[in-house]
Amino acid sequence: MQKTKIKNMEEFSAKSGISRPTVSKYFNDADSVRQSTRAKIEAAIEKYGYRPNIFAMNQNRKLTKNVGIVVPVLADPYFAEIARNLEQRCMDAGYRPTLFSAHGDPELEVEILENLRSMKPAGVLLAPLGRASNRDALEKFCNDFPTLIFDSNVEELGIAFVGSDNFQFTSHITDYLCRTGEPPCFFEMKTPANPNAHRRRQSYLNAMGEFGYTPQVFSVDGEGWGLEEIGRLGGHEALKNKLFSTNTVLCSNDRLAFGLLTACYEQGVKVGRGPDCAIRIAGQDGHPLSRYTCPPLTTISHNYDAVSKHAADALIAAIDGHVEPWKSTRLEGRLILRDSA
Amino acid sequence: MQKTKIKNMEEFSAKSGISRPTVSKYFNDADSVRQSTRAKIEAAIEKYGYRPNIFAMNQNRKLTKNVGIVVPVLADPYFAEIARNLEQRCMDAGYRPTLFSAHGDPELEVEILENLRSMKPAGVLLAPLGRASNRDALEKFCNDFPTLIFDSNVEELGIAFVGSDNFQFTSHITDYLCRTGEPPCFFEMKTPANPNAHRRRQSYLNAMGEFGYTPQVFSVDGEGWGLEEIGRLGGHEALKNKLFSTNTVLCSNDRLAFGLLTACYEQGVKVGRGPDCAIRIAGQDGHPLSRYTCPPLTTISHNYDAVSKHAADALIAAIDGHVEPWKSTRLEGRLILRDSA
DNA sequence: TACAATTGTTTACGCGCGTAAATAATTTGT
DNA sequence: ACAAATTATTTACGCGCGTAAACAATTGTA
Repeated sequence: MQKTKIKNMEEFSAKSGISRPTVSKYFNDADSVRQSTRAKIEAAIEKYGYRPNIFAMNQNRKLTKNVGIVVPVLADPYFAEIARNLEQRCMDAGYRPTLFSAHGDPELEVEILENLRSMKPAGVLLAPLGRASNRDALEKFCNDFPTLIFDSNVEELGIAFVGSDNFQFTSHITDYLCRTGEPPCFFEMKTPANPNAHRRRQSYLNAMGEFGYTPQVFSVDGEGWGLEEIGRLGGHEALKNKLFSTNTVLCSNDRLAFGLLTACYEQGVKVGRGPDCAIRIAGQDGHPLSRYTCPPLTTISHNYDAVSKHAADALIAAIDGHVEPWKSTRLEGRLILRDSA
Repeated sequence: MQKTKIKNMEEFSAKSGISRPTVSKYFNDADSVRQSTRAKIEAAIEKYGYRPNIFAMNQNRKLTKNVGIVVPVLADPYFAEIARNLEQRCMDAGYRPTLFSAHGDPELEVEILENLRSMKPAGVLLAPLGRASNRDALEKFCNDFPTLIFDSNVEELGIAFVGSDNFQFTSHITDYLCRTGEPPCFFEMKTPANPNAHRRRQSYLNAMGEFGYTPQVFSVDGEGWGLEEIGRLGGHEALKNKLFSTNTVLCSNDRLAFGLLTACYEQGVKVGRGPDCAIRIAGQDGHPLSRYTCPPLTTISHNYDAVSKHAADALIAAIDGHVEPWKSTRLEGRLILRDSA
């Protein structure tokens, strides 16, 4: 790479010996030019380190290579992990992903979508806030850009939905808990932000019904995304007043379980499946830190890899013009047995 | 807001009754036009919902309003939290922050900087990977764009450094531990990715020397950013072979402490400061989840708010042309006493 | 009222690239 | 070796906005 800086495509085309329109074509799709000219261009790129002005490109192309990735809360390692995965896949497919987090704020979610509009994205991977989302804003956005919804579904918005099979999650882990000890009660938020919680509760009720057990749902107060604290406070109340009807608690998600584990610790309640333990606790999600709680948390894990692969593939297919009717894909989770249950 | 869509500034200036150059001036700096014309423009914006094409703006302006925020690992809630904070402050100051994570990969870090170049950022807030960073690439980038380094310093690169005072962190918590029980040994990674770890070790050695105690540094193997697992494995080895010389362990950071806590649990070693406890464990960082370990982790917390405020303010000042000599600002942490030590 | 200072308008050009159309060169198949 | 098919070049215009210069209108002040 030489020091002579090339400032535009005109100059570059002169240096490379290829006409500017052809160079332009190359940068839009490297396979659209003959192999021999492609080689010349790439040699020149290597030599001069030229990269086209991205603003000029995006201004004039009807469609950019931008892809937006929007998650509700990036501080939640679950979303951080899936975002990382999606980001990688978009880059591998030749797109420019940009990551956004609504940080739990519905207004910020709307603002993010507004900003995304001005980026003329080729497509968007969107995990909505859920209950708090501005439905109208989401729908309008989905009508204007190819948008794949993941994690939590909002009716039939966008080109498709990809997420986990919450029914399978909960019925599977409920089944496990029933077979290995007392049937579980269900620990959840009264007003969860994420609509998956409702599916999980329903699935718990179904499963308990099938097995012929009486369900108990324990719904704790609290708003927002501070799930650990909500779980801890709710746990304290339940433990202090002995409100759990069984010695086994299935939490709606891992972060609530983290809080409940802390409450148990603070009340001196021993958690686990040993004979000296007073309570079994299980979570759901396969949170990156669930391995490191004390005791390590039994949970059912999202298939991060498969979810992100399906999501990215579906979006890219749609961008490439493969129109398909709206579809919901829900992937099964994998039970992870650890000491907590 | 009417349905008639305005497609460019020309049309908008006609509708608003203000000439295009003045409108352009307004969008560059709303205070640069007379109050009465500003009101007219803003009324028209409200009425027609017009927003200038961001690509055309960025192409022609020498400096954009883009600000890059780069962190080494977004999956670490510490960085997620500080990134959220920085993002908010940039938006409040009228900039367009874009978040990037190197995901622990030095090559990706370089690639992020390359992409940032093409965004012509007004400034960048960069938390480097540390030891693994490509120093040359960082330096070149810092020479081309106003870059503020945060979290971990790399010599005297960029316009300034803002981070935490690791010496104060470790000496403060070491002091606390010495005053309340046996003096601590120090639990760390042999080859830490983040250079702050070296400061913390040194500060531990200094503090122990001052107090007249014999230090013991326990350095565990492991590479990369899977700190919990590294801490857990190292913890198992130390506990199994009784390698800790005292009943008090100060960890180089909270995530290592998480792993060590898990190892203790798995070996049946009771952690805490009660009379029945075998070991005291403390961390450093004030990780968002440190409140929810079992037992809750005693730690010394970054002043997230102050660090992000200093960092954002310094960068924006530099963007506004307030040149100052390179400066390092290190903010003190706050001791958080919990049950683990 | 008059004059200077401020702010807005008109006109015109440039930024770097996408893209269309007509033409020329190269490759492919036979 | 020659026509057909493919690919590249030339030429030219447009995208939406920044910005400079000369000029006109509006303010503020004494």
